[in-house]
Amino acid sequence: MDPRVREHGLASTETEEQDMGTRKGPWTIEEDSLLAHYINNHGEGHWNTAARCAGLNRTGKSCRLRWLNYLRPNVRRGNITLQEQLLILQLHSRWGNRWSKIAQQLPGRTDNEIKNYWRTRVQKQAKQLKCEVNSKQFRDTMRLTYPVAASESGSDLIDPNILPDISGSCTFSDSLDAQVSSGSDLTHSQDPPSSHYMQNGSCSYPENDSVPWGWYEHGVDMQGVDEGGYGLIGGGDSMENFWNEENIWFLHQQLM
DNA sequence: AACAGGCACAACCGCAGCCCA
DNA sequence: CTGGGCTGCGGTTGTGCCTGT
Repeated sequence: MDPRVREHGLASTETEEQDMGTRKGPWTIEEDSLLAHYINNHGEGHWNTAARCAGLNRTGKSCRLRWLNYLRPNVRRGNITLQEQLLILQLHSRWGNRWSKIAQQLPGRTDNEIKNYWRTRVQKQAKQLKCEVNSKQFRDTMRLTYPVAASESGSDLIDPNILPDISGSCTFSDSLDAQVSSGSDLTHSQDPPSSHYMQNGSCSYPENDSVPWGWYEHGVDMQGVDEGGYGLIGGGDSMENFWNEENIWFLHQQLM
């Protein structure tokens, strides 16, 4: 038996909880607190044990997901930056739906978030382009887009060995740069946590502004990028700005 | 103001691989 | 070797919010 189980024993109410069935659905403050406290004391892993010993009537899988996607320190939430968007496109073109692998290249981002982003934004734009995400047309569009990121966003963040081949040169970055709307400073902003209980201000979970993540570590001046008109891409309309109709039309022309 | 539709995101489900007794 | 438990991953679903009518 895991010594931690012995150490903590079972929650006094476990039998009752088991009778009631495992809890599902949104997490409460109390549950988050219990899980965070347990992991802070015992470390990650042993999720089933954690669920039991923390007094949570949840499955280990549920605990793991909650920790990795929400409670874990340094999790960045909301406002995927343009650089991140382009990196995701790059990595997806190489690895496909290997979300966890892609997430490893985006410090603080979770596979779940990237997966959701891809499904809600990228696939939507592929639809607007009237092509499949995996089609040659869409991939070509992405290839045309990549040099912008490589030249503008500090490509040293990305291991060259993992990048897809970028065939030929592309000179439309200026045009694209000009078309992408400038504006919102999202680089440093964070959406407030969306869970209902987080909105009452009573929770002290990481707000993540202190995340020492890669863009800064690599000396990329994200603020400057924004101010330079690169644009992002705020809140829900981030991709709408980047992938606005003009851009889509423009990319279409590049492919014709 | 009420309703409907779309969107974004959190969370669950099923499966595969790994580990260990 | 093998069977069971655990973990991680990708796909899918449920739900709340937002926007347009």
